[in-house]
Amino acid sequence: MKRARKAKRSYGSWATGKDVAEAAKVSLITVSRAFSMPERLAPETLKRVQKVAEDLGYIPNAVAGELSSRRSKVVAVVVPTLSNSNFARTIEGLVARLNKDGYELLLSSSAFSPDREAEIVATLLERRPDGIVLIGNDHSPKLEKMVTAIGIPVVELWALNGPILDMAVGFSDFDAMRSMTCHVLDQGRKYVGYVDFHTPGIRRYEERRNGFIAAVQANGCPDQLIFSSAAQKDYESGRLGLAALLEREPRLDAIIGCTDIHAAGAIFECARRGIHVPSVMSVAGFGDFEIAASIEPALTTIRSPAFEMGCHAASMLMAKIHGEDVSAKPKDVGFEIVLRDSVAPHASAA
Amino acid sequence: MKRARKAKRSYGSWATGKDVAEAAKVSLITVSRAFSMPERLAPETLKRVQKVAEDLGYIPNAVAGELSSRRSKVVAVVVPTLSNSNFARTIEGLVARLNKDGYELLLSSSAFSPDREAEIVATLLERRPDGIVLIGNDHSPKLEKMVTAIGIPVVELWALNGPILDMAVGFSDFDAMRSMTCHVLDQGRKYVGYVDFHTPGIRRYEERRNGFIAAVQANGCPDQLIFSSAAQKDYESGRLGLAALLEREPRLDAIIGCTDIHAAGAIFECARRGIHVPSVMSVAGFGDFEIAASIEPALTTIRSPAFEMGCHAASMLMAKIHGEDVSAKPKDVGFEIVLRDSVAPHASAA
DNA sequence: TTGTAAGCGTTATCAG
DNA sequence: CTGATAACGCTTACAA
Repeated sequence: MKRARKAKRSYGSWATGKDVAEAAKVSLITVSRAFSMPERLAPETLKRVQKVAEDLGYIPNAVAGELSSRRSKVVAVVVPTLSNSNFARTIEGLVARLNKDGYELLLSSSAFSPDREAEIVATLLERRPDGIVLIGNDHSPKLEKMVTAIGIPVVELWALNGPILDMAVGFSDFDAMRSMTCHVLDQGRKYVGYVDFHTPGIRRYEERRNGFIAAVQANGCPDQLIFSSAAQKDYESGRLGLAALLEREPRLDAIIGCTDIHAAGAIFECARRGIHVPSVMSVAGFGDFEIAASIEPALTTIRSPAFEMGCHAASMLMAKIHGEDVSAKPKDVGFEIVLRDSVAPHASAA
Repeated sequence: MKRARKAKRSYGSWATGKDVAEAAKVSLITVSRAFSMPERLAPETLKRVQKVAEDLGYIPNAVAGELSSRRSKVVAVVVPTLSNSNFARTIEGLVARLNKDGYELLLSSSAFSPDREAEIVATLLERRPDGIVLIGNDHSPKLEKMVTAIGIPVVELWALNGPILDMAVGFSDFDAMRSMTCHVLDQGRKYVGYVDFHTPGIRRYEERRNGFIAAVQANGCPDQLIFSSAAQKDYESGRLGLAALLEREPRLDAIIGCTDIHAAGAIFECARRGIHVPSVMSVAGFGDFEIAASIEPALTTIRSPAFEMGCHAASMLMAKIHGEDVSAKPKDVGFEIVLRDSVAPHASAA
């Protein structure tokens, strides 16, 4: 068990392909092939190289490989935040699918700032990723110019409507929220409030709000019962929303959150005030976060396949990277209304 | 605005430093310096190079830079899951601090499997990260051998007790849970249950459980009221825990979750059963997740500085990478009991 | 302040 | 099936 290592100025000491080649009495390229196309080596040669590599603790240097082959097997991902279990699930889907093909994930978060997002992408591009994954389609012009000029494959997630840079996977936030609102109205609710997202101007949240507005307008209900707070804490936002809307319209009999977290906050506030959910106040959410199934009462919400979205995105990237034709049409993964206990007819109507 | 680009077989078309050098009538190394040590160029030269680089849309190739300099400015991170807001926060702390120094983050998740973790690290090492961040200190021997052989800086997070590979940041889960349990007992609770984590054998959860046991034993209370379910859904686990423990010990008057999510699940189940919290049943959590402050009643819990842990980890890595001496002693970031409404004396005692 | 030359550790290409 | 050689695009080391 000899160790042939070089001491360099950097941390660590790595055996190189050359070290392995010498010890195994083959050429450098044979070592390379032992790792990239083992089936094309004579079984004995392969075995010998593998043995030597193992003994030397050889770990191929992918950096050199990238430079030489111009394929990095890395995908860059920028999310607005990691503290959103939907994005977290989506990233796990991405990782799972990408790892299967030997791809890795370079991650950063933008705190919902398009400018920061563009900066981050610019930096990540220095590492020559084979593809890029972004959330939503609210990007700075700088970013759009950059990625289109370079022609790198890009997938936008949670973004079906609006302009697409390259590829997209998502569902219609508008349709989903309109459906949900209609469901609430169908239960006989008349004064339906809406708790909006804290950061204005994000298309998918505007879609949701517009879906809500479209539904209440079509039913001749008031369309002004919309609350939004600058508080970044979503539960808190839900609590405040319920309080504020109730003050504005005492007859409020339902409230819809732009996410489950906002809805859960509203339920908590109802519990504190002794307002019964769902008979007096119906509450609906969006996202089917883990809490939705467990909160008391269980939350009626919209489910969208977050994990699968990540998988899809990865597949589309893989396809495009491998030169396949990928449909320019955004992939609609759909949504589903999950009926639970937080939305119901009025107690009197029951 | 000329564009000197090369069309290669790969996606995209990138200008190289050589392109810039020629267009700016300087040598290649001057272009390199314009980006790495701009202050050491004549202002005019610098300006000229920058202008040309801008015009050509030049984005330096960090891959080539890494190979040449043997510094990747990349840190590899492996987490058990991203769907834990504490880890998510920690990663955000990491990203924030690392980005400040121009470092990027290569991320993967292990699904709580030490073997998978080792595999992932092996793969990530091919990209020659300058450092590694792991969660906890439950690793496979293979992983330990690998990183110690290579001598790469490693930080373990959420891990204060137990063997340390290199550096560690955390707090004492044992002390924290013992303190919390004592607090509950101090309120006059006698039959205190505990909802354990779904994956057995993870040291920090064992520490927590042992802290709980130590406290109840010291108080002469039953130490067998521990529930654990294989359900990966933590809220659900909390619900089931309350139900099961109540069946086992009808006098159960308090329940502690190994995380806030488990505790919240227990609160939801109490709500469903009409058991008043906190007067009849006191509930405590661990982690101060976002829900803790908002749930009704607000949850008494342990707060640990998750974001700061990420920052600390990054700082330690930076220090070690830059050759500074880093204390071998794990960094204790401490914890704090957050008193809210879910723990109180019995109604009769109040 | 700027430049020249020599790698870094792989893979692509072309030969045998 | 195996090999020699030339990139890949940058940085280090040493000169001028």
